Amino acid sequence: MTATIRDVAQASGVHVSTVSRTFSAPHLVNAETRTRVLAVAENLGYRPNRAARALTTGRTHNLGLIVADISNPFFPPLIKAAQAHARARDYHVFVADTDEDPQVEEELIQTLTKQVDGVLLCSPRLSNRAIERLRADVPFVVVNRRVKGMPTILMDVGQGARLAIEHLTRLGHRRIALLSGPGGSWTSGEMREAAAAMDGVDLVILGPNAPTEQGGLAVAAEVIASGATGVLAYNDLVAIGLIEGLYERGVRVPGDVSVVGVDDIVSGRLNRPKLTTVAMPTAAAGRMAVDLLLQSVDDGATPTLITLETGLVVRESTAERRV
Amino acid sequence: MTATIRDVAQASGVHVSTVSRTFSAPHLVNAETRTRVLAVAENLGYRPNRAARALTTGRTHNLGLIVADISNPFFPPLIKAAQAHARARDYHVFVADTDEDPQVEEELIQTLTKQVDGVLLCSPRLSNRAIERLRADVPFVVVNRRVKGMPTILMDVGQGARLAIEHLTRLGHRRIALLSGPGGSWTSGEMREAAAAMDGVDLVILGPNAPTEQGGLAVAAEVIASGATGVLAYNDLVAIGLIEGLYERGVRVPGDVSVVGVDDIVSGRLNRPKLTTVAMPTAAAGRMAVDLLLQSVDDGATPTLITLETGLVVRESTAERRV
DNA sequence: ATGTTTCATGCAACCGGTTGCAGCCTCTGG
DNA sequence: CCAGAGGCTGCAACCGGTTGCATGAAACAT
Repeated sequence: MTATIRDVAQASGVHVSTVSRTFSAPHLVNAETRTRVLAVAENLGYRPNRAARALTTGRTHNLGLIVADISNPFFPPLIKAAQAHARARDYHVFVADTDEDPQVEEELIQTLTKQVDGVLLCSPRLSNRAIERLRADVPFVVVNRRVKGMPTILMDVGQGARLAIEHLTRLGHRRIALLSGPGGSWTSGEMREAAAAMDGVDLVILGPNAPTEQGGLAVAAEVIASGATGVLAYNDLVAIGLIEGLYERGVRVPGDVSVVGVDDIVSGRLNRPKLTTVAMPTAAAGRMAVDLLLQSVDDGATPTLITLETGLVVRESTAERRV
Repeated sequence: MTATIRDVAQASGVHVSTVSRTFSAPHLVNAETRTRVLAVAENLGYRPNRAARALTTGRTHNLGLIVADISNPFFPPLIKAAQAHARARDYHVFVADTDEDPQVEEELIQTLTKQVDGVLLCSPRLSNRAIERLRADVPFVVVNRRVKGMPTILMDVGQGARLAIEHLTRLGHRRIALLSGPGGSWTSGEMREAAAAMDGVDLVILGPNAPTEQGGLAVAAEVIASGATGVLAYNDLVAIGLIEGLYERGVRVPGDVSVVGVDDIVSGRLNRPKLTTVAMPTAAAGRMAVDLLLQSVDDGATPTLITLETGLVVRESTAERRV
């Protein structure tokens, strides 16, 4: 079939180990020999078989990336960045979608362990206990979830929430609704905590809500009833759904009510009004997660915690409170 | 580290080959022995190493999925479906993004070949010649591009374009603008061809345009100048950008101009007005592509061509021509 | 001239499985 | 009672690389 290391060895009149070293430890082989071997290899179209190499080195040069839902617009930028960054370090990445199912997630990790050097868990649905158990099999990095003693990348939504609420109060809004997310969501808890700690805000918490457009649509009536003039939604999808729901009920955004989302997904930029939102550093998170993972693969588990700043992107869905 | 086949063999008092057969050819081993071995394996937490297995069987049970841009909302549903379908068949999938760069695409395929049983090429930027050359190394399935003699999944955008234009003419529009895509795009060509073949249409072709919101924004003035009252855009992003551009110039959609997109991305559903669009069967394409690939891996290259129907989703961006 | 490094290469075992072949045992039929 | 068949298991080679160790030659120091 395709050329192997022995073919190259035979064709260039050296032992296989020399060919091997030509690729994996070039400084150990004479310059002349090396160029000859390389020429022959090139000629034969030889490429080292990474899977075979993994067998002895213990390094597959593959990473696993597990997300809850590839279709959720929050993830693609992260996947893209992680994948590109990994490739630059000569790693390939398996991407898998768990359909939000912890069972699937666990099985996936188990079958993946032998094929990867590490796994990136993004917004995992797995229990902390399960994660603790699996970490014996393969190094992890967890994104957007706090698991103690484990390398973690967090996006500081608490800070983002503060930014958003400051922005709203600066525009004159005092009664502010926080649309929380699904029950167990870590980000939702962070947002609530940050919001509750702020002075001069008349906070009303509505939810839990489904983290989707539907969730936003469904809560519109409640928002109106609450008398809030400023809203911070769990994410952009909820914000967009809410705006739609308010619109249907004759409430204008940002004329009557100001709405801030979270995530900065593409749809928010395309929507009308363009969404003011807390931008999550998803691409940066993807890159850092890869770095952290590779580092923890090399040096053993380093329970580093990296927190990334979020930023507020002011667009058109927020305005001064009407007097 | 983790248990190997030899650990299991030793612990259960049989030869490694028996353990091997317990997993890969259970009917060859005595029922009693089998249950014992399985129990020991379970107990030791043994899982076969797929990479090692691949070495002798020649089957990695991995697939490669290469797309131009993960962030393009057209792809995630396809990736998600392909990945889920592959997993159901006990295959894992590498996902890689080429950043629209043919060079990257080629290198990617080359390093991937040894690690996968086949590669899914979605909207490849590679030249036909390059694809022909690489097919010797690994089986391919190509999605949304015509490469002769190669297994292919096509989404019938020509038919979709016809549907869209019929819809527009039925609404009374006669002068219709087609916003074409990037120069070399196969889909763009199909759309143009289909549109040109239709009777009773006063067709004006504008473009090429960048396949993005910007592309749509930039062509808005031209659309107005053309006098068209119906528009078929290269894709949803272009359609959304166009609507924005028209809006800025005081032209209302669908009041003054009707706009149809292509792809049915999520943003189109969230946008206002909700986009009328040609729905691409991306998830189905992902699944079929995997099936076709696995089949061509098993039976050798079968140059099948599968064409999937598209459908028109009528929402709010199209209306009767104003008299 | 001799002893010591240094450099380059070969040898062979090993990574974790798979598989063709052979041998043993038991069962069956004549 | 024996030959043949079939079922199960062990042996050992092999997949495509890597790597510690040994060897030999050349370069250097004394």
